[in-house]
Order: sequence, then C-alpha cells, then structure tokens
Amino acid sequence: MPSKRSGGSRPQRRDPAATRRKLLTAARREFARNGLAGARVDEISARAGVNKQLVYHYFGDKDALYLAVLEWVYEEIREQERKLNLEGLAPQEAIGRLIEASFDHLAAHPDFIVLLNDENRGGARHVRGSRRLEAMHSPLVKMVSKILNEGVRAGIFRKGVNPVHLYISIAGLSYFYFSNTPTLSAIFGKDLSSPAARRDRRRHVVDLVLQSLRP
Amino acid sequence: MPSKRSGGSRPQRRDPAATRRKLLTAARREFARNGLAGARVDEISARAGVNKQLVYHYFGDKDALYLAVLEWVYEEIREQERKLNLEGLAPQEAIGRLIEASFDHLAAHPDFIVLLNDENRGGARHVRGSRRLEAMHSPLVKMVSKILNEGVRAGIFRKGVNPVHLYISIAGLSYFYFSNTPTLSAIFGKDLSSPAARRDRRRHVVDLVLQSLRP
Amino acid sequence: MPSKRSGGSRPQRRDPAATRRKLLTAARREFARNGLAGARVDEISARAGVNKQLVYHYFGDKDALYLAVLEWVYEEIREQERKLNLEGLAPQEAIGRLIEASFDHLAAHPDFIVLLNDENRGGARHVRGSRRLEAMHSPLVKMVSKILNEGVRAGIFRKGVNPVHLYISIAGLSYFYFSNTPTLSAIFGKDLSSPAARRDRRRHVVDLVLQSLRP
Amino acid sequence: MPSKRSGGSRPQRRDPAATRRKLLTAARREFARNGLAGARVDEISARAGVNKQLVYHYFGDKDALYLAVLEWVYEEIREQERKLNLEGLAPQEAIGRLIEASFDHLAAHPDFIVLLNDENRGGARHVRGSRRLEAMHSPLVKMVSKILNEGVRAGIFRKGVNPVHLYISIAGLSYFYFSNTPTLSAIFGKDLSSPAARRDRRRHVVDLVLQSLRP
DNA sequence: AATGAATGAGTTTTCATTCAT
DNA sequence: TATGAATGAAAACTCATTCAT
Repeated sequence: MPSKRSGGSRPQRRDPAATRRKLLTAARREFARNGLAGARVDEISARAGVNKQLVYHYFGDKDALYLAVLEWVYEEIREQERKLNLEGLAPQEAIGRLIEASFDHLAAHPDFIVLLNDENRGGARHVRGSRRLEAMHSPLVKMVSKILNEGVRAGIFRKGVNPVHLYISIAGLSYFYFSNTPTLSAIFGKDLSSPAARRDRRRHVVDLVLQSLRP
Repeated sequence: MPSKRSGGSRPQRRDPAATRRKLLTAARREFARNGLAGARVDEISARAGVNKQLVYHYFGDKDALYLAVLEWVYEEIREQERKLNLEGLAPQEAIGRLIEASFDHLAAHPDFIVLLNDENRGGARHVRGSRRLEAMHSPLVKMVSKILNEGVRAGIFRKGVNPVHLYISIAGLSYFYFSNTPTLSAIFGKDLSSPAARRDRRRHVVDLVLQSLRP
Repeated sequence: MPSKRSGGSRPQRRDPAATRRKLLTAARREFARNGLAGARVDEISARAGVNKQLVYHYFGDKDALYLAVLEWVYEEIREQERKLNLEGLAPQEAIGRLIEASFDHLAAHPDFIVLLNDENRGGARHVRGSRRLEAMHSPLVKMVSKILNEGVRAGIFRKGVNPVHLYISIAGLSYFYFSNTPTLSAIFGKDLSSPAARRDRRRHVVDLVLQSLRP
Repeated sequence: MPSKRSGGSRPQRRDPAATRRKLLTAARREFARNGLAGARVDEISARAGVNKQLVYHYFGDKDALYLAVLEWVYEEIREQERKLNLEGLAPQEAIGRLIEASFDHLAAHPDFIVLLNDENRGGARHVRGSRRLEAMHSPLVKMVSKILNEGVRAGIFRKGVNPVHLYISIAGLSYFYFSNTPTLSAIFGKDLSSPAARRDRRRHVVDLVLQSLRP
C-alpha cells in the first residue's frame, strides 16, 4: 500500500520570472564558487529560496542550468562589447579602450573566468550545444581587424599582426592575471590582487600591446 | 595443513615506490579530466590497478593526493626552467627562448592548466599549505629582471617594464590560448587547436612581446 | 571547501556470502510484495540489516538485483523439476504427478507468480539478458512429449496433443488460480484461497487434463 | 481595460466528458505499461493533453483513477459476455464459443491482464472497495453450470465437473498464455506470440476443455 | 473548468572514507 | 603492505499532490 505523499502547503508567491531569476543568480554564484561538479543543486535552490524541484521544472537538469548561466555571462560580455563605442576614435585610443574594457569587465565579473574553466575542461560541450550562444558571435574580431588596418594605413601600427591572435592576446593578458592571481600570489609571495597591483597590471597590459603595435 | 603455496592467491608485488607512482599518474589524469570535485577516488585506484585503501595509506586523503599532483607538475615546470640556459644569450634571444619554452611546456603538458584551475578557484589553498612548493620559488622573475636590465643598458629594450608583469604576460599569452581553446574555437567557429594554428600562435606571442620591448 | 565525509564505524561482521544471501532474501520478499517499480531499495537493505550501498556493491543496481531474484526462483523451479522422477511411471501417473508438482510448487512459492508479473509486462527484458537463465532450459517439454508418445503408443492417450501447449496448459491451470485468487474471490464473492478450495482446485486440474487426454 | 478577447489565451474547450474520457484512456495505457506503482500521473495527463490537476479534480487521486480503469475493463468484459448468446446452442458448441470468446477478448485487450496483476498482488483492494464492480457479477458461472447440466442430461458431458473451476480453467488456459508469453518465449527460445502460434493455442484450449468433458 | 507553479517527502545512486582480515 | 567489505552522509533527480490564479 503506497503511502500517499504530502504535497506543499506554505504560502506561495506566484512569480515564475522572479523564480527563474533567483535560481539563475544563485546558480551563477554556486557554479563560480565550486565548479560544475562541485556545485550543489540543494545549495542553489536553498539560496534562491525556492523549492529544489523548480530547478528541474525550469531548467531540466543541473547541466542545463549551468548552460543557462554560461549564456547569461556571455550575454553580459556581448552587451558590454556593444556599448563600447570605438568608431571614430584614433586607432591607438581604440585599442587602448578595448583593452581597458576587457580588463575592467573581468575585474567587475570575476566569476566569468571560473565559470568558463569547467566548460573548457569539458571541451566546450555546453557552448557547442547552445543555439543562443551560436547566435552571439562577437563582433570584436572584425572591429580589431578594422582598427589594425586603419592604424597601418595611418602609419602608426606595424603590418602583419593577426587580428584573431591579437584579440586572444588582449583577452589573455587580463584573463590569466585574474584567473591565476591566487597561485601566482602564493608562489611569488606577494599579493597581486591589491588595488595597486591591479592598477599596475592594467597599465602594463595596455602598454605592452600598444608598444608592440608600433611600426 | 599443506605448506603455503604461492599460487593460492593473487601475487602481490611489494613495491611501494611503484604503487605510489602509479597512483600519482592515475590521479593526475583523473584530476585533469574531472577537476578536484569531479575526480573519483575509485577511478584513480582502479586505473592505478591498486586497492583504494592505498590512496589513504600513501597520501592521507583525496585533497592530499591532489596536492601531491600539484607538487609534481610544479616540479616539472621548475625542472624545465632549470634546463633553460639563458645566461650569455643576447637579451632578445633570451626573452624569445623563454617565451617559446613557456609555450612548449604548456603544449607538452596540457593538463597543467586544468590542474591549476581548481586550485585558483579555491584560493590556492593547497599551494599555500605546501612546504615543498614554498621551496620551489621560480628563479625566473629575477632572470627576467636581469635580462631586461641588460637590454635596457644595451639600448635595445625600452625602460620601465615591470619584470613581474612581463613574466605574467609571457605566461598568460600562452596559458589563455591553451586553456580557452575549446570555447574560443566554438565561439569563433574555427579550430584553434590545429598544428598550424598553434604555430601561428607561438610566433604571434614571441613577436608581440619582443616588439613591445623595443625602445 | 568540501566537507570530509564520514565513513562507517559500527562493528561489522565480515561475511560476504551471508550478506549477499540476506540481500537476496529481502529483495525477493520486497519485489514480491510491491513489484519492481514499487519495491524500495531502502526497505530491502533495511530488512536485510545491511548498508544500502551493498546492494550496489554486490548487484550493481536495482534491476540487476531483480534479475538475481528471478534467477533464484527459476533455479528453484528447475531443481524441483529435476527432483521429479517420472521415468518408469505409467503415462497417466506421470502426467498426474507433473500437474500436482506444478500446483504444489506454486502453492509453496506464491511469490513466484508476482515476481514474474513485472517481468512479463516488461517483455522479459531481464530474462532475455541473463546468461544464467539461458542455460536453465526446462527439460520438461521433452519429458511431456515423451510421456505423450508412450501414452499414445499404449493406447491410453489420444493423438495430436501438442506437448508445448500441454505444458503451458498444465502450468496455466494452476498459475491463473493462484495469481488471480484475490480478484476472483472478490468477484465471485467466495474465498477461493481456503484449504478446501485449494484441494478442490488441485483435483479439478488433474482431472481436467487427464480426462482430456483420453483417446 | 479592453473587452476580453478570445484569442488572448489558449482556447479551453469545456468538455468535461471528453476530458474524463481522455484521462481514462491515457491512464489505461500508462497503468498497463508500467503498473500501478510505475505509472506516472504526469505522463497520464500529458498524454491526455490536459492539465495534471484534472486528474485530481475528476478522480480524486491516482488510486481512484486506477480503480476507474479497472471498472472500465471489467465493464468491457461484462459487455462482451452479455453479447455472447449461448442460449439455444448445443452444449458443446456453447462451451466452445465461450472459450473462444474468452480467448479472443484477451487477444483484443492485452492490457486487461497487466491491469489486473497489480490488483491481485494488492489483494484486490480496489475491486473489493468498488460499488460498481460489486454490481457487475458475471452471469457466466451460472451459465456454465446450466450448460454443464444440459450436457450431462444429454449424455454428452461427464458428471462431477465443478462449474466454478471449469470457468476458472477456461479463463486460465488463455490468460496464462497471454500473460506469460514473454518469459515463456524467452525460456523456450521460440516466439509464442506469432499469429500461427496464437491460432494453435486457441485450438488447443478448445480441444483440451471439450475433450475433457466427454463422459 | 482549467492551468501550471510550487511543495515536501522520497528514491535511486554515488562517494569519500574506514574497518576487519 | 594489501584487500575488499562495509559505512553514513549526501547527491541528483522524481513524484504525487496542492495552491494561486
């Protein structure tokens, strides 16, 4: 004789959109802290203040929730890129702004890096399967290419710089600093995450790239 | 009772060093594939072909095993650095060699990156607690500093380049490329991990840094 | 920071064979009472008095445990069949003995029927996948065939009786009575499971089959 | 506020009878496939194309829905029995028709058997609690009794055959064949569910019973 | 009458760890 | 040193049921 199960009774606010949002926010935090494997669905739902089942109701499973978080952070990056207005700037200034924006975005969203770690380890399995991310190609490589060409034409940039790799370099110079600060600080025995160190790093990256582009 | 026959049970080779090594190798692979949280002690011992209990016998627990793997990969890096013989080289060549060695090491040991990810997410908790790693400070920052000074004195490098940040940049330009190839490839829609793409990247990184150091 | 998990501490008797047996016994009972879907692994391990994980340690999963139970009850049937010594008996007596044995086995093992129900609903998925059951073909169809031939030759059985179907009929006449006693009793409004009713049924089945075999 | 537009939300057909019917049909399928414990209320409502809550609205709970399905299939059987017109037939033909009708009904409604399995395992709990089923006593036992008497009087049937048990035998000879075809086929290594095998079985059952009734 | 969001108690399975041998 | 049986605490995911709308 199967015991009848109980069913809920607490007062329930009906706000699906808010529920979804709360789950996403909690998930982003939990995935950033503990990774995909280390994140706990229980913790996510508890911190969102909603029933655990709603994770499955709204997203399907833990993996799909992780993908939704990835889509969110990529969306943020694309939005930041859209806001960057590099048209009309001098080539050097445009590259400078781009680097600073990239650096500042990582500084403002330190979880982006750790969220991507598991995805890269897994061969970008989620990203590849996402229709939404497919539609989110960054316009920046084209932009970099255009700026490089202008600079070359104006005689202020050297020739032969690969725009894709330059873009990767700009990202990597900031990314690695943020992603590996803890081990680097431990190994070097000095705190690289202080505001001063961060300012130094920002200036260094801008310098490095701009100096390297000189003809 | 008959005298004990050696064929009655499985042959148990008593070779502690070999057992330890097999466990470490299996652990390195498993941690690289699945991260600290995602790694399974069962899988590690099974792949090592030894009993699970020996993980605890030799290392204490899963975390300590992870630390042992970290120590191993750091040891490899230090050894590679020791082998680098930059003394006596012209400054530009010395920097070039350093960059290439850094790039090549990551290419040869792709697991180094993913092994570090969890450690950085966790605030370098293990690294900080390790006596062995404390004693393994890299001599490279000093080396970079020396090379920079020589270059400046010889009039072939510009002044004012922070050696710590240059070192971080050199590492980051390669590191990010290797660590984020899967997502970058997915987002850009082109395979960045091909041998040709890798050669391009290597040349780009050397170029970028050397060009940026010009006076 | 993943909390270290606890691990057991209670006194443990080391007797793998006994543990396996206890699990099987408890599983047989639970599957018989509640079916495959309705059975609870928790209940099984609790009643066996062992840790739940041992179900997975010894059997793999719930389905494999169910298969092990099926193999057990089939083994019992085959053993009972082996014990039946029909050789040398007069054909009528041989058939009579066979029917009675079949009836008595179901009476003694009422769980056999309910254990098979889910298996038949599922298309015999487990049975088909079992090496052990493959090797357990019943010798009885051949035996029935032989008895029928003898009876026909002796002029006491009619010709043209299909031995496979006769075997199925013998089984079915008892099986249905035992499997459907509850609903039949409810519908007829009389208790068909009383000892008297059971004796009646047994006699009826033997009669029905033997009378039908007359030339 | 604008006047309510009918196109604003999904069209909701108000057809309680149809909704009930769709739920029952979906439930019958789901219970037959997965049993009482294995059936999913979600699956039932989804397949019925109606909201899950309506299960509770119309039937109360899962158990009551299961009972409603049982009542439905019993109703079908009774209706088929009512259609059987055995009056006026010769006793042998009457019995023959009865057996064939019984066989054909199971062949046409293979879910009847699996629907009853859980009920029998549960001690006919639902059937016993149903007013509707109480009122549905089969008239067939009386009919069989009458036919037997006629046959005995006419000298074509032997005496002493218990009509209740004959009825159970008739049912069982077909029921077991249909209910256990999967395991029997697996064990015998031959497909007992083919049309040819089914025809054989039908003939065998009619034969067996009629031959057994000879004086 | 109808919807689907929300609930709480499970349910199978997994896992790091420890104990007896 | 080595084995594998045993443990307890979760972990992801499920389910019947109920509530607000």
